Amino acid sequence: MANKPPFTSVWARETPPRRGRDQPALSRGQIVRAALEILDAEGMEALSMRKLGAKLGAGATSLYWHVANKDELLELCLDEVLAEARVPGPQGERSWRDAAAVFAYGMRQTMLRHPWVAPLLGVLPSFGPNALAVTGALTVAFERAGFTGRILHYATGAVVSYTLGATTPEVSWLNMVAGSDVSADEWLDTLRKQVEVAAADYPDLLARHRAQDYSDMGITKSLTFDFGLVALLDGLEVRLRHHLDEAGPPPQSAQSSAPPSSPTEDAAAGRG
Amino acid sequence: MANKPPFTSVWARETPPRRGRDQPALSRGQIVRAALEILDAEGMEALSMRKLGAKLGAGATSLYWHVANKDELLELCLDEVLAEARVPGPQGERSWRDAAAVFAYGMRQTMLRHPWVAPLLGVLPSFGPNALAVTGALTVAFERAGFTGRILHYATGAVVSYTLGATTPEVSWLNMVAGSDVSADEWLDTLRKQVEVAAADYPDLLARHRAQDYSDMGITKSLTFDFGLVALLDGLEVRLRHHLDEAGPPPQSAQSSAPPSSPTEDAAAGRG
DNA sequence: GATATGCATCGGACAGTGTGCGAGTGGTTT
DNA sequence: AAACCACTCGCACACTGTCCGATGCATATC
Repeated sequence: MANKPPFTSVWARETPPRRGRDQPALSRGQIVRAALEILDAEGMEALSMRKLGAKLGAGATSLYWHVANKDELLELCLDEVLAEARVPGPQGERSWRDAAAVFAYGMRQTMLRHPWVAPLLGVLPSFGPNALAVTGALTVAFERAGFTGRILHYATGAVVSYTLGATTPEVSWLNMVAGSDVSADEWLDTLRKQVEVAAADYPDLLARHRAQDYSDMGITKSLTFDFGLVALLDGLEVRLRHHLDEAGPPPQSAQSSAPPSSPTEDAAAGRG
Repeated sequence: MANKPPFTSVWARETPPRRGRDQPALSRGQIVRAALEILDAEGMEALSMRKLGAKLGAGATSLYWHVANKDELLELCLDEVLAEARVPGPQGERSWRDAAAVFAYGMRQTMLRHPWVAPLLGVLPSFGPNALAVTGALTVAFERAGFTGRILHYATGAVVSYTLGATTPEVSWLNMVAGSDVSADEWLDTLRKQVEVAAADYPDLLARHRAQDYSDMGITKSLTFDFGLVALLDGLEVRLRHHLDEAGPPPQSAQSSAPPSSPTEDAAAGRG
């Protein structure tokens, strides 16, 4: 309390507008909203607590009153953005295939619109209300169609997995393009050259790579996504019928002679 | 603000010729190997350049002579660990379904054994020699089976997407358990309670959640993975037959009335 | 009115991080 | 001998997430 360095008058210091008691300057929702703005505008690595605090006209550490840590904040942001993927209307009448398509395309759209969610989805735990609602809608539709018990979760899980796995790399690609300041075409060019070098030892790979049509990446990606989704749904439909008939042995496993180990053996991997 | 112009992947640069004395103290391979040890033993966030340098008895910044930056190092590590997923034997005789299973289970095993790769796969560009070899084997088998042109890439892409999307959350789960110091069961308990709270407003969700059997997570996950994979392969098989017959219109899209937008519209999402 | 209690905010500090820069080292070539 | 080179390293910079203790302010209590 010795000396407040240079003299600053009390009056010179503008006092921040303190609001009433029941309405503190910062709120969790406000913080999340501001964080979303930064994330959408500048991407994941642009979000720092200090920056977020500054955007809200608050100190960086003030945020920690409303949010435990940065990870928790990201969890909140993730679920918040998942609200977009929710479908409001009556979904009871939809076929399970339509429901799956709604889910898959909705998720994909959301991820494309908010590229920063891709690395988070599947890595952060997703138990927020919106996440539950989205997957819940899918599950309800599948259940109504006749999927029950384990099969129900298997089937929905497969759709979720495919959607995630198909969209994540796509989004990463867009992220890179957006992150640099060169056009997508230039990017593609350098990419082709890179593969050319990397695949120099695999002539057949190289040939296929050269033959591939890399133009119109966006459309290609969309078609790829749709193709895989329909294929998966077709496969699920077969299984649904088998399941409804309640007869016949469960269809054989995917492993015949292939895998290096049993599918049930590796439950306990991890690090020491 | 990471990558300005065209983020050249490691694989694009050919290694400069060595001119000096036979072996310098540090080598790229040695660095990658040491990094892998840290990653496998302590996970992703335990890897810092200083720590890695110390492990090699070298200064932190010495590494930057052999490796452009940390991202490039991770790219190298990723591809290095993908060598495990390569199948050495003759793969020409395998059916395409077997090849797909080999790929999917091999990938899954690798990811489970090295949990840190999960967040990287699909986010980092994968053009390393091992990545190319692994997906190449899959592509070759599919091509031999009759998949050609676009369909070939669609089909392999679907398998890759599913494998990635299904395994990533599973690995994340294991990561969390391993990262904390509570047992998997305790974790599961607190998780259930969280869902209980989060899903309080959705009685049917809650009921399903209560009914679900969460024990033996590892086995459940394995069965889920297998189920989805087989379903997807079944769907692909249908498409392969259609494609071989060369007749009939391409099967209809997954979208009937559902999706919020056309599948080809959203190619240019991103940030400004 | 004076005082105590609580929520909310803030500045400073700590232990890290990745990495640019310039100096230094020892062997190879001219 | 001098120049060159591949290579290593210490320092420093800007920046990160987050803990801690001090401060203000609004209300409940005396």
